[in-house]
Amino acid sequence: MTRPTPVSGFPELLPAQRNAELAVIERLRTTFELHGFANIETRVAEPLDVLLRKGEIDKEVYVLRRLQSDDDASDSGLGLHYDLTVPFARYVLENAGKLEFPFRRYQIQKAWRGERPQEGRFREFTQADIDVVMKDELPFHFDVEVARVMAEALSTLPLPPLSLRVNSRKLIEGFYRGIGAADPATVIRIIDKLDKLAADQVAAMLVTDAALSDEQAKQCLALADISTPDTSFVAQVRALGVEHELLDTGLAELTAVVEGCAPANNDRFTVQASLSLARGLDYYTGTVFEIYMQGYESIGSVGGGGRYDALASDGRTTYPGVGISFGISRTLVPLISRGLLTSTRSVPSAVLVALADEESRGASDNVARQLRARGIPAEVAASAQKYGRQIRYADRRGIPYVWFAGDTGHEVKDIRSGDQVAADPATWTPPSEDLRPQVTSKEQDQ
RNA sequence: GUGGGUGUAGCUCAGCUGGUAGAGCGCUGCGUUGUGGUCGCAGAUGUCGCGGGUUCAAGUCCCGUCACUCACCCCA
Repeated sequence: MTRPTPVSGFPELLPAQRNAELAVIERLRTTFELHGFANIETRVAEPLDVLLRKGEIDKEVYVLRRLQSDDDASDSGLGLHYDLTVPFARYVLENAGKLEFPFRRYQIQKAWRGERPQEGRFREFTQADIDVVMKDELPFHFDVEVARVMAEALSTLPLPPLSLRVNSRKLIEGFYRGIGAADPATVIRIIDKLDKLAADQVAAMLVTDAALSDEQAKQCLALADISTPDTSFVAQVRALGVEHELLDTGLAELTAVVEGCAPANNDRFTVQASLSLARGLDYYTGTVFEIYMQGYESIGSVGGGGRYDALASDGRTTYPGVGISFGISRTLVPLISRGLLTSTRSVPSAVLVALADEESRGASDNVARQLRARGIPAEVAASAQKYGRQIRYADRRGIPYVWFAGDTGHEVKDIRSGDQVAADPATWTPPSEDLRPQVTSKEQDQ
């Protein structure tokens, strides 16, 4: 059989790289759980009518079909989910009677989209979602909470600096109403194109498509120009002299979110009030989020979300929600493929117990057993090759220590420094940073 | 879906107007006789993506096809 080739859009990692991904997932999980978010996993397949709701037909859904199906034209009516929000909404409705509200959950799973792959854009990818969902009415402070939890989680990741950009649809809609725009939704849709089109093109569209005057269009662009890492955006908006009740609400809410995230600001994470942020999806009703990675703006946002006052509805009860999703594959794979993110070893083993000869395998197994009993990952050499070979075996896998159980006693060698010292398998412990593989993150070359 | 680019050793790639397939890294062995890495020496490895055509002769030219990749679109 000829060597298989990769399938475009279905990234696979080598063990050391996968270890880095797992470390990122672990940090996200830890933070989410510290804040009391419960984990769930939803099935990968959903009925097509669930997936295609809201006219999201352009999502390129992968459909399930049995190979041995009698009628080769028929599918199962099931498709793979293309995000975690739609399955979550369905899950909430299905289990509404068994869930406690407000329901705070996180979900880290794969999703599939049949689109043409590109850098940071895959057909199979992992994302991490947190959402809070409530019955009937969801208090605003959950917007702040969700932002703060994600901000804290992102600020711990060993990645290039991430920024959480935040805006409020209430703020911009109130502003547009305040200047007399008849159709704020259209203005939002056009403003959202600012990152792709030049400002004067957007201004022209505002005049032709949203029926604004040149002066009104200029005001909209002035608003979109405001972007601050703190709450100083309030004064800048006020300086534009527009008055509207909804604008006041939006300003207050956005202030609360930015202040709520401020404690998480560090050299790897910043929150940013970005008044150009709109998000094209029309079901967002208040706070909106997008996440960007510094130096990787070309791959677009690496996460996003917001508030939707009707996440789910069974006709009788409406379930509003607010959430953010972080694209793990989108963020990590570009770094990994550039060699900027991996980990210190390809195996968990911290110690390779050398093997003097086959007769002493029992003795070496015994050393490994004692180490493992104390939580130190250890493996025994596969064969009794020359010690040089056994050390090389460890070196190539990044295993930092080789243990020798000789006639004269036990010795352990740190193969990075070459230091070899007498040691007792019942008590010897490596430094904590050597216990597990460590993520190694390099800066991108300029 | 539309348009461009690229397929040669495990990896990164060179190979001119057609003439017996190369480099670096990696790999294997030896020096070093049971303590690796450095260094030195020696060695192995290819259906030149696949199919067809032109030609005395094709990695090279032509046609087709597949895969990968980039951009548009959209988004995590």
